[in-house]
Amino acid sequence: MEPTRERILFAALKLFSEKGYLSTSVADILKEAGANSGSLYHFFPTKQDVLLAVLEMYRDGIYPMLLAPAWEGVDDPVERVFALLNAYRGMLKDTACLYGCPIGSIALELHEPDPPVREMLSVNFEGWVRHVKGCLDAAKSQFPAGTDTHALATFVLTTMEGGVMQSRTHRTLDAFDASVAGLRNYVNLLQAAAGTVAAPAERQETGT
Amino acid sequence: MEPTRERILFAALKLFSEKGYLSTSVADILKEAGANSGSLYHFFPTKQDVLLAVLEMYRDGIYPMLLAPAWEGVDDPVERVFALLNAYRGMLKDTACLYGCPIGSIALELHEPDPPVREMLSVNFEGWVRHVKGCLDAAKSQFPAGTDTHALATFVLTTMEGGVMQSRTHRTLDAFDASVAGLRNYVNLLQAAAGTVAAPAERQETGT
DNA sequence: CGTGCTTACTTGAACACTCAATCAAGTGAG
DNA sequence: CTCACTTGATTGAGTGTTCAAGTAAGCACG
Repeated sequence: MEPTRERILFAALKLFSEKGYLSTSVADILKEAGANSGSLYHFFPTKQDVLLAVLEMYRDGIYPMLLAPAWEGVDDPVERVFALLNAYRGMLKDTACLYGCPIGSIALELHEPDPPVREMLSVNFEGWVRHVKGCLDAAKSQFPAGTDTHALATFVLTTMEGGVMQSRTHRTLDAFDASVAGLRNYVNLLQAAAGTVAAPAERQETGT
Repeated sequence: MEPTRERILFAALKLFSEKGYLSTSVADILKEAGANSGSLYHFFPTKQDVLLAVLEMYRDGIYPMLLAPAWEGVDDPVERVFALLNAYRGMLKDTACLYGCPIGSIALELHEPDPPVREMLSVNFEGWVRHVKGCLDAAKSQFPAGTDTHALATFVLTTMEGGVMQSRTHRTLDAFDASVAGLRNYVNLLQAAAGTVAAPAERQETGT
């Protein structure tokens, strides 16, 4: 049996992604972990600190737990981006569109400006974007010169999160698939434009 | 002084979008509305029914409260799409990236399959997409023949929701702007391809 | 006009319950 | 003897919801 601290952490990891942070009570975590409240509060000052520790696990686990399996046997950097998106599709599919991206769920669940938690969510998003940007940079020659790969990687995360949100709401993969198809088509057009045109419109000011 | 039922509804509308549904207690609503619990439960059987009524307000208010002001003085259908996105940008900016799209927040907040609520969220998303699709259909000649405008409208919503999520998390408009810039560039490329190519890749199967 | 009755709504205390968090007492290895 | 860790009952604030009692407007009947 694993040590108590880890049992609590994995229990929280599971429950937070299944029921969200607010809807998961400390008692739920204790039951799932087979621990007592005193033990939890021995390791973590508050429930929020459990969440922070879970978010650290996500931050550290993004490569070994998510990217490595998704990228197995996929070498082309652009295909890796879509393999990653496909991994999320698999999660949606396997859970009947119930669970998508836990980070995104928690991000929209917290409305109070909760500095440390928001910071960890930010770090998680940044890590995800950085890895995708890595793929895009590896394929930079396929895109028009001057393409902002960080902005494009951000757009990839946007596509994933926005698609997951709608698919979870409609309980259908349609919205997710339509979003990824849109992104794919965009990438195709960028690649097609790579040789012919100089650079696409960069960051565009959209308003006052 | 407005009738009690409306005061409760507007109070809930405000608090749900500020603090979310779960974090708003019935007592909060009553205080904000200046009403007593008995009055609330006279009009609404449960707290969830208050949420349903609020979501109906959103569904009915999308044109008069959101689209009409955003589209004032904007005639070009494609520009209307980006004017709508710009309206969300304004909301983010005015609230220091605290509040974005209330529907999206509530959608990710509720993890239990809560059929009536999820249905209303679905309806809200569908209404939004339908209006955007209306714009895209009006500009259909600018896009490659056979373009799936519903899928593209879904992708627009994806861009908005995904961008809002990240901007709220990072407390910066950067991610939202990068996402909208990506979408804009995609639309530009579609328009450029309209005359030359037949049709872009349609809905693309991404899974197993 | 006035009296009795119905109905719509308000009042706010009370209810049963859950919540995160605490703490005194205990365990067992080094 | 120490100290990291466990136990689980307990705390008290907060939760959604209920309810008996009360208010006031409207209507019918004489």
